[in-house]
Amino acid sequence: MRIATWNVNSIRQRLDHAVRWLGETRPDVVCIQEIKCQTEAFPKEAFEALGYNVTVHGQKGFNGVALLSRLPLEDVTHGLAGDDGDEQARFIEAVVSVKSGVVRVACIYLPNGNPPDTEKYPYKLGFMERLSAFAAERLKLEEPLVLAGDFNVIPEPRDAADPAAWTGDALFLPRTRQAFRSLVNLGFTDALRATSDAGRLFTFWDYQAGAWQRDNGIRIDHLLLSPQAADRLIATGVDKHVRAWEKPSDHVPVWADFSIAA
DNA sequence: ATGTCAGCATCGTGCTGA
Repeated sequence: MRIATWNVNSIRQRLDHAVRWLGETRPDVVCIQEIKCQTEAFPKEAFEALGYNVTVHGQKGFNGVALLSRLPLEDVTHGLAGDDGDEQARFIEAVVSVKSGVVRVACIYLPNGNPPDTEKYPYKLGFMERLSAFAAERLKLEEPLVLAGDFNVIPEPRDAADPAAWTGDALFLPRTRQAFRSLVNLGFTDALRATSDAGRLFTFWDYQAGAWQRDNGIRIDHLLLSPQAADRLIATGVDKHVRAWEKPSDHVPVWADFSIAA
């Protein structure tokens, strides 16, 4: 079973890329972030035609997430618990049934948090706290669980081509990285780091200043695995070639393969 | 430090968010 995550930066602008990429890699479950449209405007049929079940949590203009799965999506929840006043569409949780039991997946678009001296940064930290509370509860189930998405967190200096350039940025502030470590330390495995010692393992390159051409990237799209998922992890990959397609997203797909039979 | 992109309100272009 392959589980992937991709921040597409507008699904309507990226539909051709999404269809092309799905045809190439045939993932079983896909977490999509930044669809930038309302639920009704999501091109659901294009994915259903490729054999996917689809659930969408959209909003007008910004944010928005979707979850695709070849197997039926069960127990779908839109929105992260812990703040009834949170209007931003950034979270979907669902379960798929497999031969060995279930696999639980959460699709996450964590807030960017910049600039840090505004209300945006406490919102980010609050979201991370709510995510940790959610994760701690779900770990008690002792299921294969994958938290996948755009975390907007650069975990360590080696996750940036030029870490000094990110000093003071909400993606790299010590407080941000501490909150990310607290989440991981609940018992999660960072799938990419568990399977690769490669340097320059980036998932995002800014549109500006020739960041892609200079390989001035960062690693902010992650798959965090519960122990039961980590024990079945076989391999991971970053579909970097997608960033070279015409009119690309600034993020590329990241995936993990598991020895779990559908 | 920097050379961008997308959606929106509104119909040419500035604002927001990333």
